[in-house]
Amino acid sequence: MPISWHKNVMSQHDHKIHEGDSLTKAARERLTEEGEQWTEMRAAVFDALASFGKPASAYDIAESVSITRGRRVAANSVYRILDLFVNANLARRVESANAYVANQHPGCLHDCIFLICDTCGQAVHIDDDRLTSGVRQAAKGAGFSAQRPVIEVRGTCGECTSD
Amino acid sequence: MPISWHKNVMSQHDHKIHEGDSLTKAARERLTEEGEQWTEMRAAVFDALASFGKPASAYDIAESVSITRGRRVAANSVYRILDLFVNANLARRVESANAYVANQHPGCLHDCIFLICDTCGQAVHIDDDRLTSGVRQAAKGAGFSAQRPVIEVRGTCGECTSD
DNA sequence: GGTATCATGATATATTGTAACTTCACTTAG
DNA sequence: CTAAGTGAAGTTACAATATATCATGATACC
Repeated sequence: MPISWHKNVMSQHDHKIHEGDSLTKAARERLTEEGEQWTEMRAAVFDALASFGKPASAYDIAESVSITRGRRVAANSVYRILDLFVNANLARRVESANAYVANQHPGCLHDCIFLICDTCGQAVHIDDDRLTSGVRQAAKGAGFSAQRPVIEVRGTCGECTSD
Repeated sequence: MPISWHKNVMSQHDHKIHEGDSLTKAARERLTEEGEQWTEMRAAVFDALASFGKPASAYDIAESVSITRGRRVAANSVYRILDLFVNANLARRVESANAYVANQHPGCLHDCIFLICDTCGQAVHIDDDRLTSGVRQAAKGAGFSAQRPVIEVRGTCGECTSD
């Protein structure tokens, strides 16, 4: 069961980063804790999402799942499941890309920061509680009660810069 | 000519905040500096955007302009103009709302932070160079060259909270 | 005035997202 | 065991957002 450890920028805490089966297992546990079922369909969607490697649109997922399951799956169903995942913290929506990524540590709740490469489409997820809490505070200072900070940086990743 | 002054959070510099005719004038100047024309159509789109009062979709603008100009304006024309505006820093795109807002100080280039109320749809724009540069630095630390930070906070504004 | 260039119009189509209702599988009370 | 209830997924339809292409009109510049 592959588990690696990831020390975040501020070292405020460490995370289990799950991969492959371990991630799927963590996701299933998380979802069932919420009182939701872990159906074959949901497993397939999560699998497609987790193995996609970069932010995937609902339609990307629908296509992928259609293939692996051998029959047509409507985008509509995928949306329902993705919404469920986002609410249960199994997945995140990348607003600036109209796409979704699997959350690699479904157990812990975070404001997160995405770096999205406009060249290769890859997204990396970083945690920096100092920054995110700064944003929340700034919002509060403006009389705003922050529910969901969206922090995404469009740019070019190291790989694509060096090419 | 109504001009007010806005001291930002970090007091790193002040902005002219333009309104009404003054804003339109500033926008026109900015666009012509870029070597672009200030046409009636563009003026009408800018006007609609600036007077909308909250983030407006391209289709909202198209409808509004259709009315004021007395004839059907297609969304695609509006998209073209909005793209132009965004590139020239006359407008900003609110990613998490698929919508646009007029930039109240077209003269100066900023990473900006939007607070979007999920209840009333209002968006307020704050500048906090400490935060935005923090985000850029974090991206840089991950080998990323940041082109365009997107920082948006979904939540509830003071008005809607007190109701 | 003629022509090159840019702005807009018109039309079509792609992509993303919701809604309403139906069907299916499973559970549980009777 | 059967019928009613429940939640998941399917089906269909459509709304909202976004882009592409080619035609037409306006403007600028010679």
